[in-house]
Amino acid sequence: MIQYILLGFLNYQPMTGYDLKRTLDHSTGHFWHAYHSQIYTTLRQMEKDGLVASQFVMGEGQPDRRTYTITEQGRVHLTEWLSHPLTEATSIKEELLVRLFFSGQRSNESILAELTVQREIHQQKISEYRKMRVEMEEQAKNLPLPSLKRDSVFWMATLKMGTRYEEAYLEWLNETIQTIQEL
Amino acid sequence: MIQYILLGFLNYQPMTGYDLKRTLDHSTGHFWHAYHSQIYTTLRQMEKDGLVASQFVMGEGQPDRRTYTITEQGRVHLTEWLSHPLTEATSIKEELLVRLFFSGQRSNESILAELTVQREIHQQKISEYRKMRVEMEEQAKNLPLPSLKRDSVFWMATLKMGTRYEEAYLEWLNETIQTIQEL
DNA sequence: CAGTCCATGTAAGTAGTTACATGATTGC
DNA sequence: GCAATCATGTAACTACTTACATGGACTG
Repeated sequence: MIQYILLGFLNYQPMTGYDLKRTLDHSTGHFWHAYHSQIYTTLRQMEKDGLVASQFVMGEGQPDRRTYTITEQGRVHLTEWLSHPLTEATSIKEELLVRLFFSGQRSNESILAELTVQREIHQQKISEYRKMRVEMEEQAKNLPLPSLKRDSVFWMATLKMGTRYEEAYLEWLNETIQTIQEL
Repeated sequence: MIQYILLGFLNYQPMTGYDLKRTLDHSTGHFWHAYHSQIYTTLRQMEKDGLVASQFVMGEGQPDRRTYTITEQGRVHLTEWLSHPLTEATSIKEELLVRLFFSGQRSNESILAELTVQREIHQQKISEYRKMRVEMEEQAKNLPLPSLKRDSVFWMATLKMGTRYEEAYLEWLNETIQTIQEL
């Protein structure tokens, strides 16, 4: 999957592994995450496969940079992938739910403490996403390329899903905390 | 993670790999999934580590079965894990959002077709979970062991999160479908 | 002068997926 | 006779995480 994300971003403009890592953190962080080690190794592999090409620039004063550019083959690969629709639901892996499921022997205090910490974390995420949304709406008004206007609709849509998810999570946490307090 | 799930179930009663696979599919399917290959190999590893013990029974007529039992060390391991609360949010990996994020060059029809299929899938999940909920409430009334009454509260809570998630997803899909139709 | 940011990589390990492999019983 | 269910395993691969490793520039 990370391969398609990297291709997707390189399809907008050439970037280094470092740039890609930052971009990922700031724009797809709410639905996909990757460590820099995976990004660098995947880029190397993609270059071998002819999906991207790199050029190394020795920095004078600044650090050296290896800039990756998408190839024609890379564009085809990305377009091909996008043209085959997903026909399944992505499966969820939620550690907190695993823990809660098997919490029968734990004390209410222990569980409530954990859920309360989680509530803070998810509250934090909601306000992050709200901030991101405002920034994105601001950016959408004065885009460098008007061709990105359509793209920004989809970026916004994914952010909305992130927000909805966090809101649902928070509501559930509140409900569950209350249920346990009443036990 | 799968290791703790297996321990969690074996903490209720001895089971075979096959039983565990089915139990997982039916009760934790909405927040964790595993293939039988992973379950069998993990059980073997756990036996080496002394967390479970197995006994092999040649089936006469029926297939052979290897039944796993949790050890005292296994119980300690599980309890230990549960006692250290999660202090981070589990990161999300949603393939559909990746696809949508990079869909700027796709046609509206193509995207709408994909989202419509997803809507059906998630609608399906919601009705599955509603059915599971009714069954679970039924079971909770006449539990074999009254000691499981407390556990069933937590099982129900995880199912509620599953339902909330699917409902949020569905609402978002409807909103997004509408947005794209208006483009 | 300590911490953060910029910048790139490798190595080793864990987790998860897909494919291969087998074989009996039960129900339609 | 064919499909589904019961039942257990291995092999190969892909994906992801954690740790190790380096070093200059800028900021307070």
